[in-house]
Amino acid sequence: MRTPAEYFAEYLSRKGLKMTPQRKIILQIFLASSDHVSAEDLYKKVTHKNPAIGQATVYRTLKLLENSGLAVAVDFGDGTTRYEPNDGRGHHDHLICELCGKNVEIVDKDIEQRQQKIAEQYGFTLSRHTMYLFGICPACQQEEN
Amino acid sequence: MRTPAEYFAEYLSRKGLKMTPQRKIILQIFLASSDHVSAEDLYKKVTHKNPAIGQATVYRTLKLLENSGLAVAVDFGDGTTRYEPNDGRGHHDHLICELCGKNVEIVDKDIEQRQQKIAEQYGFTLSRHTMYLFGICPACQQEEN
DNA sequence: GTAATTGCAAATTATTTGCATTGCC
DNA sequence: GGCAATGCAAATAATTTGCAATTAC
Repeated sequence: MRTPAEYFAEYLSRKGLKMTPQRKIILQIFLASSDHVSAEDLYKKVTHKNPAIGQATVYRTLKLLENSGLAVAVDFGDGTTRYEPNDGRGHHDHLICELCGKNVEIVDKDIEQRQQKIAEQYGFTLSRHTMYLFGICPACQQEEN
Repeated sequence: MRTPAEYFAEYLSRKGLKMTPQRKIILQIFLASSDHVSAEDLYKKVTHKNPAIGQATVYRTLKLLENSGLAVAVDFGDGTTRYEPNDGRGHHDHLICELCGKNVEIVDKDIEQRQQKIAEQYGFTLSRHTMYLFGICPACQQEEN
C-alpha cells in the first residue's frame, strides 16, 4: 500500500512536477495535523521545522495536495479556507459548534439520496455538495447556565 | 401590511439608527435585484442612480439589512458574500450550476428532519445549517455536446 | 541543462475602519 | 443640536503573482 508521500510523488511526476524538500515537509506536517488547518496554521507549524519556507509555498502546496486528492478544502464561512486530509473514507459533511468551533464529521445516506433526487427533479447532474450544520455542542450547553 | 421600507425604518428607529436617502436607495435596488447580489454588484447598480454613494455605505447597509432580517447572506464558496432578499418564506438551500451560475432555491422537509436527528445524536442543539448542491443545469448539459 | 520551484515582496480581492464632514430626528 | 451616517482613503486579511535565483530530475 502506497504511503501518502509516495502517492504524492507519483501524482507530481505524472504531472511533470517535482518533489522538493519543502513539499515533503508540508505534506508530512499537514497529515500529522489533527484538524482542519488553514494555510496560516500550517505555515506556522512548518516554519517551526524549517523557518526558510515561505507562505506562498504553503499555499501553493495545499492547492497541489487538493488537486492530487490528498487534501480536501472545507469552508466554514468565515473568510478562511481550511484543509483536511482525505483519508479515503471519502466525502463527509460537518456539524460545527458555534461557540467552541468543535467539529464533527458526519455522513448520512438518507440525506445524500434525497439530494440526488432533488437534483434530478430539476434536471441537474449533481457533482458535489456541501452541508454544514451549526449549533451548540453538549459541552458548551453545560457552560451556558 | 408593512412594506419592506417601512419595516426597515421601524427596525432602524428601534435601534436608535436613522433612515437616510442612501439607505432607501440601497434597499430599493436590493429588493429589485433578482438574484443573489454581492456588495460589489449592488454598489454598481446604486451608483447608477446616485454616483455619490460610497461602497462602504453599501457594505454597511447590507449588514444592517441582514441584521434586520430583510436580507440573508449566502456563501457559495467563492470568496464573495452574496445577499438575497428574505421574502418571509424563510430558509432554503441552493442548487447551483457550476458552469453558468444558475441558482435554484430548494427546501426539503426530509433533509431538515434528518439534520435535526443527526444533531440530536451528537447532543448538539441545532441553530441553523447551510447546504449547497453543485452540478450542471439542463441548459448547460445541452451545450456540452 | 532546463523547466519547475522557491522566497520574497508587491499585487489582488473582498471587506472594514478611522476620521472629518454632513445630515436625520 | 447631537449623535449617527457618509464618503473617502487608508487599513486588513486571505490569497495570488511576478521575478530573479535556485534546484530536482
